[in-house]
Amino acid sequence: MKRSLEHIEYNQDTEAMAKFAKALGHPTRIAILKHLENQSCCFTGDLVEVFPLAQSTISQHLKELKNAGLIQGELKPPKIKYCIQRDNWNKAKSLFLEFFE
Amino acid sequence: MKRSLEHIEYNQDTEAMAKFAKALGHPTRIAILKHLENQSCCFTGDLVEVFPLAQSTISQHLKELKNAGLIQGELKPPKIKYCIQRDNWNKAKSLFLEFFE
DNA sequence: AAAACCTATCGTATATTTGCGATAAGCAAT
DNA sequence: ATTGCTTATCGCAAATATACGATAGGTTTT
Repeated sequence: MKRSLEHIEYNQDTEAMAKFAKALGHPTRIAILKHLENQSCCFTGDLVEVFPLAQSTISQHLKELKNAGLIQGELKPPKIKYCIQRDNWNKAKSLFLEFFE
Repeated sequence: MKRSLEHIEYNQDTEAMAKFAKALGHPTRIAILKHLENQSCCFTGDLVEVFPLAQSTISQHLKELKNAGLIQGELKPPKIKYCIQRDNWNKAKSLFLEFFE
């Protein structure tokens, strides 16, 4: 990408919402989050069984959701338990609510 | 992208929401939509003056929003007036509402 | 210490996205 | 018909995203 202009400055809410939206912009990630909502939490392995995707692919999607702040991982040896990150979840929620009015 | 599996089948709502989210996944497009909400409608040229981006770039973002169904263009020669597509907007709204509960 | 299990990361291939300038396309007015 | 105005599209370049297999890293159990 050519970035002649040193990154446009947007409103902070705009940036935050775009970041959340981007993370939600893939059906697999939506599905993962819906799954997490139902189960409240789950392990990577559970998801690998639910979705016909390679373990590395699932892991990558989880990483993106984590980077966006929508989920968080908790070490439960020998597994890792992923849960919704409620603070950011609520933040995203209110951003979308406000956006759509 | 390698697609060994012939495209995973997701729930229709999941697919729809991911499509909307993807369109919202860029700050410029969020900003354009916010602008449209304020003004109710506007022309491509207006946006070119608001954002420090090339006209072709703006046009491309508008195209994506149109493809996602979030806006619609109406010919007002010699200009084109863009407005929010209310039906799909409301659909997106309810999808996100339901998603976040 | 070794084996087994679970998950993350690396390397690779391909597709998509983002952005620009240049050009084309459509319409109005001259 | 030509000009001018507005917007879309094309062609390019660079960055990101998506998916996989292979491998590494960390824990627990043997």
